[in-house]
Order: sequence, then C-alpha cells, then structure tokens
Amino acid sequence: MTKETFGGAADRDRDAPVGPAAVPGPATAPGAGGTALAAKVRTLAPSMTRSMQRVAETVAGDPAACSRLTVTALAQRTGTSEATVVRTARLLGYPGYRDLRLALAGFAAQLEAGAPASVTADIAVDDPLADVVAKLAHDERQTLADTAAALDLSQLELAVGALATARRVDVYGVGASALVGQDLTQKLLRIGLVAHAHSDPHLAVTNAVQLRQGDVALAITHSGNTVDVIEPLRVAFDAGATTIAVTGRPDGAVAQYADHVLTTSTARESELRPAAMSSRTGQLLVVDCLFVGVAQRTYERAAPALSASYEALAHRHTARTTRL
Amino acid sequence: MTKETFGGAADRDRDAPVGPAAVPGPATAPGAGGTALAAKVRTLAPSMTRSMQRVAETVAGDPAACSRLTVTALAQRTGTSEATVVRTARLLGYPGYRDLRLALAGFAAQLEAGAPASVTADIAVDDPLADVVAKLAHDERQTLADTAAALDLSQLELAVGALATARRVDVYGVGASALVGQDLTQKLLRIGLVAHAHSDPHLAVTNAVQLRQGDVALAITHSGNTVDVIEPLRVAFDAGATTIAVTGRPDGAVAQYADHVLTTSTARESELRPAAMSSRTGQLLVVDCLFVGVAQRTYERAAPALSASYEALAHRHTARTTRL
DNA sequence: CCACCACTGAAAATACCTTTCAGGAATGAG
DNA sequence: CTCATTCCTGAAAGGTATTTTCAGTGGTGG
Repeated sequence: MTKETFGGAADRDRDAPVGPAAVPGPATAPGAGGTALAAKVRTLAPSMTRSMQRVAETVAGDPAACSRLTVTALAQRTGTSEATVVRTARLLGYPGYRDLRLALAGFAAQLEAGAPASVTADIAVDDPLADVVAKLAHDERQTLADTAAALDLSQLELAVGALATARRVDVYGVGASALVGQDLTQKLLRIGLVAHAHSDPHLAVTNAVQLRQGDVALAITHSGNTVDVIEPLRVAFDAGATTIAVTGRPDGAVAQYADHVLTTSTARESELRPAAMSSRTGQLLVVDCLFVGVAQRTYERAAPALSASYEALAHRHTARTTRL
Repeated sequence: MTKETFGGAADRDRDAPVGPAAVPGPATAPGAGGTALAAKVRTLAPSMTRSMQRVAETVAGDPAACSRLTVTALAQRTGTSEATVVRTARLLGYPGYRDLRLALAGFAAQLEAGAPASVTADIAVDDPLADVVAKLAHDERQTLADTAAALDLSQLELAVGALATARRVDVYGVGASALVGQDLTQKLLRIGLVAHAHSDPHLAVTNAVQLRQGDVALAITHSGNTVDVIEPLRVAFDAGATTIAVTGRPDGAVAQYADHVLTTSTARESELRPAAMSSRTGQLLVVDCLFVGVAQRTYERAAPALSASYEALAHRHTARTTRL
C-alpha cells in the first residue's frame, strides 16, 4: 500500500460528505461519468480536501476537456492553485499532473466508444422500469469492471494463501455486508474449510478471542469504519490471527488491523440506490475471487467436496421436468 | 503562436504530389480508429524527410510506449533531435509534440479496449489469480447484461405493483438463494414494507398459511425445482396471495404456482464456479430492480424511511479514534 | 568546382510543471 | 471563549520539458 495515501488520510474522517446532493458539481459537461476514473475519484473523494474534490470532480466529469488544459488553466477553472491540482493528481495515483493528463486523454478516447449517455444518468423517481433495469445493470457492470481493474493482486494472493492454509476462518460483516460474509462462508464450507460468519458483534468478539496464529479473520465493511466489524478484527489481530479487510475505503480505520486489504470500487450512489446496495456487487466479486483462489490451492480436497455437496442437494430438487 | 508555425509548415509542400492531403483537418477528428494514425503516417510519409519518417513510424508502431516518452527521449530513441520530433508532430496535424503525445495516449487506450479474448475461457485449476479475476468479472458482467436483456418488463411491472401494495411480503429461498432473499428483505424493510425472509422450509410453510389476498409471496430458486421453496409458494398461492418466482428456469416446477415469473440468465458453470455462484448475480439484479421499482412507487413513504435508516446507522461508524 | 537549397541538431528561449514556504482557516484542548 | 495546533491553501521560486532559433552539413545542379 502506498504510504502517503495511508498516512495522509488515516486520521481524516472528519467529513461526512455523503448524502445524495452533497456534491456541488460545477456544471459537468455532457455525458461522461462512468469511467474507471470516475470510480477512482468516488473511492478516494472522502479522503480528499474540499478543493481537491473540486479538481477531481471536474476532471472526472469531463476528461476530454481537462486533458487539453494546462495545470494553470485547470487550477483557474476549478478556482484553486496549481499546487492543489498536482496534489490531486498524486492522490489519484499519478506521479504528476503530466501523467494524469495523459491518462485523461486515454479515458476520453475510451469514452468516445462508450455507452449511451442515458444509462449513465442517475435513477430518477419517475424513470420507467426499462430505464431502471438498464441503469442498474450498467452500474453493476461498471462496478465489476472497476473493482477487477483496481484489485491489488499481490494482496489477493496473500489473502488466498492465508485462507487456504487456515485452521479456522472467521468472517465479520453487518448489514448488507453480512450477506456477503455468509456467501463466502457457505462456499468455503463447501470445499472443506472451517469457516464461520458473524453478524452479531458480541459473538464475533467472543469468537475472535479464540483465534490463534494460523487462523484467519476477515472483515467486510464498505465504509471501512464500521465499529462492529473493526472491533472483532482488532481482537483477532491482537490474538495473532492473519487479518483481511474487504472495504471500499482502504484508508479507513479497518485497515489499521488488517494484514491484507482488498479494495472494492464504489459505484455512484443516490437516494434510490444506497451505498449498501452498490457496494455489494464489488464485495461479491472479491469474495468470489477469494473462493476460487482457495479452491485452486486446495484442489485435492476441494474437488471431491464440491461434487459431494452437489450430490447431497440433488434429492432436494423435484424430478419432474428435470433435465439439468 | 500557432500562426507563424503554420506558415512555416505550409511552404513545405514542395515535392508532395499527393494532392488529397490538402487540409486533412485537425487530428482529433471523430471516428478515428486505431489504424487512423498508421494510415495518416502512410499518407503523409512521402512529404516527410528521412528522419521525420523514422519518427513517424516509431510513433505509429507503438503509440502506447511513445506516449510515455518525452520529446528528448523520443528524439534519442529515433536517433534524431527534438526539433525533428516537433516538426513531425506538426506535419501530422498537431500544434506541437505535447498534443501528439496526448493523442497517442488516446490511441493507445483505444487499442487497449480491444478484446482480451482469453477472459472468455473457462477457469482452470492452474490459472493465475489475474486470470481468475478477469474471468470472474467478465462472466458476471455477461450475466448482468443477459439478465437485463431477457427480463420481462411487463412481469416486472406487475410484480412491483403487487409488492408496492402488499400488506405483507414473504420471501423463500434456500442455500445461496437464501442470501438473495435476505438482501431483498433487508431493503424492503428499509423502505417501510413488512417483509420476511425464510430459509427454513417448515417455518416457511407455516408462515405461508397465514397469507391472504393482497399479500405477496416471492420464491427464489435457480433451478426452478427446489422443493423447499416451491412448497411454501404453493401454499401461499392456494391461500390467495400474489406469488412471484425469480428463477433461471421459467419452465421449472416453481412456475406452476407463480403469478409472475422473473427469469434470470444463467452463466456458464464449471467445477470451480458452481451454479449457485453464477446465478446469484442475476438474481441480485432482479431483486434490485424490484426494490427500486417499489421505492419509486412508494416514494412518499420510502424517501424518509431511507434517510431515517441511514441516520440510524451513522453512530455505528467510528468518528475518529473511538474504541468500542 | 562553386553556389544554392534544404535538412538537421545544438543551444537559447519559452512554456509548463513541480516544489517550497508562509499565511490562514478549521479543529480540539484548556 | 481563547489559545495552540494542525493541516489546507495559494503565491512564487525552482526545475524540467517543449519550442524556437540559428548555424552547420551534405547533397545537387549549373
């Protein structure tokens, strides 16, 4: 993980910008919101200062135009200084503004052949169902692509390795993330691992105390700051277990106690599409990757287990029209 | 500043009989494909000097790499000088090298967007994690697109209508589908509906008996033949409730007792990617569509409820260094 | 052989990007 | 409520990349 990101943002959570209309939005140009860049901006925005957010949003809003602007011009256009622009570029992961500009040109080119503008718009109360379906599908697809692109493979590799050799796996998640945790647990159980999902914070902590070195604790939280899952993870961490965090905020408090951090990309949210809903897709992809990775590494054990659990379920299906 | 430079370049047409080159227009003309750059280089090559051709060919041969080079680096790499590089950029229709570089990044991005191809293959035991991530993401994206395309909007409309006016909603699902059911239930509860998820078949039947006309029962089953969810749906159906089925097999047994059938598309499965895993994505999309549809139709009630549940969760997030 | 012309690259000039530094607003402690 | 602290912010200095200028070189035709 990058030092500067972590250190710079770790103690920043002052702002609670969320809320549907929190974005001032300096008149973003036509279309263009669904790029990988836009996702990165959304993910990192909370750890940005106000003026940096202005720059980031302007850039994400119209990459094509911004790629033609010089630092000075962009600074002027966003009402900030060159220094702030450069700082923003750094935070977005580029060595400097020059490189951001180059990347911007790339995004702009990709947008040329991009999706129709209608599906990138926000969901409105009076949208017909056809639009709702199209927009939801588009956004979830975007989230998947963004998450896959941003996933840190080395972290994933380490997480998979820890899980594959774990004596026992505990998974913490509350609310919507609890379901993701159960999904992972179900699948790990299926291939012969000892895994438990906890959504009750007290029970989670109680169980976390039992963990030892060689065990794995995995916390799932979109915000990265959910006390109820951070606390058991901390206990597990202190107990010597290997800890993994699946979060949309790699700079959140949960990262403090995580040996490995897996970042999920954040989709745009709105009133009709809360964060809990949009984050789920990315979390599930990460969880699936973990599962497949573990299944690969424990294939000798997993293969018969997968077949066995399949057979066991067969009689639960009616024989009637069956032709699987 | 561009005036005199254009004047300088204009008097160059000395030995260029290739007439059509007259005002090829700004380089960023729409519809520029990946080969557009190469074609332009070929067209203009005859009017180039020897060293300029070297530059042009290098640039056309590997736009991605060249976009990362400075004017000095490119000059060195082509064995020429900076001045020549700039002259070449001008001849290709750009104001200067900076802009050529930007365009190069664009071309590179477009080439990048081309099909990776390998992602459509099945997941193998020895696939590296990078491939696993790419393939999983690709397949889930495919499932989403397929499901969205195949979704019967009239059935969806009716299902949403039934849910929005329901006195009570029961959701049945077992195994992986149970989590989808819980997801839907969580969200419906959030906007003020009375919803319950049942994964215990006996309890499900027990509750189904209580349903009346105006209530809604919703069954989730990928196979369409899962006894444990068909049975409670049948009971609900007989009790007069409106019944909805979310299934990958619209011809399955579950459809017999469903007033409305919502079909989810099935992704290819394999040993490392069981049906339960691939079906989940489509089911969740359908469930999200149902939720948003209901939220739209009950907006007066849903809007404050959404805000309220958001507020209620706020204190569950650490403000700063808070310990439990 | 000479004169001419155009190409080429080194270096100066400029524009652009990056870094530094000090003022100032927000935050938390007393 | 006041003060100390921290951190954000922009102006300006400093450095790098790009552009322009200009003189040298090689080729070509007379």
